Amino acid sequence: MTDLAHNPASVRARLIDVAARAGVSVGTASKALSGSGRMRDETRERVLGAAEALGFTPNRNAQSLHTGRSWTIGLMTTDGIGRFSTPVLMGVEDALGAGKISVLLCDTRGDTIREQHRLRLLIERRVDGIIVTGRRTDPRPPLAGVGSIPTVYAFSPSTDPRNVSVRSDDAGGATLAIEHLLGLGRTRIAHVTGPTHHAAARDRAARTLELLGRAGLAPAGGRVHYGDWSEVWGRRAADAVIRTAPDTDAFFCGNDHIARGVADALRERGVRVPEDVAIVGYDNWDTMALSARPPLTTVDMNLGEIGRLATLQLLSIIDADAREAASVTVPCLLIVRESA
Amino acid sequence: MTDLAHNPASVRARLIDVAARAGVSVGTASKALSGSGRMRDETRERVLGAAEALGFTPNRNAQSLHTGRSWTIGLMTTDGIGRFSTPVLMGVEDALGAGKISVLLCDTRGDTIREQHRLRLLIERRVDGIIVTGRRTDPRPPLAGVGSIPTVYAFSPSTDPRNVSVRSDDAGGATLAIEHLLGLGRTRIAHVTGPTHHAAARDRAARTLELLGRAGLAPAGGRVHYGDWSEVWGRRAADAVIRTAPDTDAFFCGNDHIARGVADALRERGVRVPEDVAIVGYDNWDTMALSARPPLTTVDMNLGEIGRLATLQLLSIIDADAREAASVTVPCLLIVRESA
DNA sequence: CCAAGTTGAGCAATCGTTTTCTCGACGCCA
DNA sequence: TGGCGTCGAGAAAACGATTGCTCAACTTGG
Repeated sequence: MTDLAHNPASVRARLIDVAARAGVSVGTASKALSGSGRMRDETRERVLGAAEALGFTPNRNAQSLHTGRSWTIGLMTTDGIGRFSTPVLMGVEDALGAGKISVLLCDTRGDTIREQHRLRLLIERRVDGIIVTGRRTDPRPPLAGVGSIPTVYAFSPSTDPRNVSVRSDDAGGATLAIEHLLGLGRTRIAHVTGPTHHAAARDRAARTLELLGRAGLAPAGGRVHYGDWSEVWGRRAADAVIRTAPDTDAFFCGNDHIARGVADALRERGVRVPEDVAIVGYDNWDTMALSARPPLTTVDMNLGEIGRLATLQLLSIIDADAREAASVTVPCLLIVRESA
Repeated sequence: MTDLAHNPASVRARLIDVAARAGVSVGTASKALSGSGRMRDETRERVLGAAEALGFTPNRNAQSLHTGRSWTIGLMTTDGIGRFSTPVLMGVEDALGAGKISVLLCDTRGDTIREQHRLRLLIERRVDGIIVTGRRTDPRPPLAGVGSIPTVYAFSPSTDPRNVSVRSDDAGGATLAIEHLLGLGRTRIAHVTGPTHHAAARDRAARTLELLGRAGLAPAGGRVHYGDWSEVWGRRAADAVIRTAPDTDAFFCGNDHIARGVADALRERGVRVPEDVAIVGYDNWDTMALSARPPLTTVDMNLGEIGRLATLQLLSIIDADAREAASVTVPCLLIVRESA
């Protein structure tokens, strides 16, 4: 208290101060600032001037208390802020743009206890809505206890179909990759990807096999090569495939790590990319895709768009203008560089 | 309103409801829940029970309005959520732990207009404090218009020495690297790093030269090799250095990208790492450091600790228990793997 | 010139908690 | 038995804004 007196900014001007300076009542001041209510232009300008002069910033807490809207949304990320949640988060920020809505960040570290705790905090703050995201495309159980708070799942969809989820189109991504390779005239295509217990790996593999089958082809090496998402696996798998199926002319990889490993292994064996063998990666993760030799042609999941769309859906649910609020799938983009 | 009646959770129980159910006054209910005030145990338990039964969650907006504390801090990141701000952010979350403080995220995209807009939002929400971070160690001008809101700069320090900044110890990081290499008996050490207009590059280079000089040595190649932070540069620089100074026996690289490029170039020339030439990277960025061949010995800036410390400093300033609030420098860690 | 509108601005209730008083009841000791 | 201290609980005033209502002062029209 004592300190505040010395410190002009911490004893922020209140509406009542603005009103006093403008010589009007609080009510009038409020109406002048919000643009509602009728009054003489001269009066309105007097209030605006006073607010300006005092550096008035409305107290959103007070406002929220009265209006019931907090102009805040919660963003729950289930396991850290990582390679996937970051672009989603940026998309969210983008969609919120220059508006008055802010984002409360909650990182649960994949811990359910923590998730519940954070959720409670969000509820106490009376957030207008919640966006849930994670680093896997595998569906996750819905957030327990959100009650009637509008919630949208981004990237990591909810297992409950009644929830609104914004997904990445894994099948579509595989389609882009395979059709690109087929279009290049490649017919002996290997698919090297992550572990089977990842939906992303399974979904992309399924579509890959489907498309190859439809074209009368079988995958190089006779099957999908499941492993982990690492470069090491990419190198190992490439060696194995080339050994067992030397006529392989393309690799579709489950992510850019793997693709880079494949590229390295091929180069070291003297195989030319893309002349002899083409490579398509997945994720379009700059760090990997651009410094690979050659730079990778890869599938971009358009994560920013996922975040953006999730936000728009959420906003429309909040405004009860829920006509548009339904689960959607965001198409991928094929980024063509030098490897295919 | 009409809708709320159907929807139990959206018409959240208020303190007055709890009080009614427990047969006490609001004041008493408040005291019971907060643990303050004296009352019979029986009364307190009755209130607690009622709160439990109604699923009462206090409205923090109302609370904040009255107490003046919002239990919220703002996190301004100046250019996207990236490789550096993410770990810092996680450190912040860590320090906040299971407490009642939440983080409002503001990404300014390096745009001053946007920064001002976000800052205004934070002020309107009456945040208790602000943490500013960015992706460069170069000092940045202080956040304009924070007034008396406690502010701490993390990783990207403020140009104003009166502000509290938590920095990474670039000189210390270089010291760890060089002393490690010297300890390994290496004497012809090259330093390949980023552009001169990055303070990080300059600071580490300066210390490197200083330590080498003190040991009576000159850098391999006769000078510091400034370039960019990329693998491509690492490869090019390694080639050039080996050509002009074939007796080079170690590389200290400005980041792990460069180090990885160096490792690749050396391997392809048949130079053995670490037997013939040792490599130390910087950043300990898993993706790069672990999949390099061999895995990189590298300097870890301990970014999480920077975030954690910044948060603790901020909290102590907020509590006006500012005895500890002063700029600090967080030491780096040397992570020894196989490359040196 | 008077009644009926219109306009501009103030009053006061309200949002959900916290916190300071106030006050009755009870126990204890002289 | 009377006075005093303690204890437990309620009443009510904040906190800072919004908004429906009231009402005085003008306009306007008959």
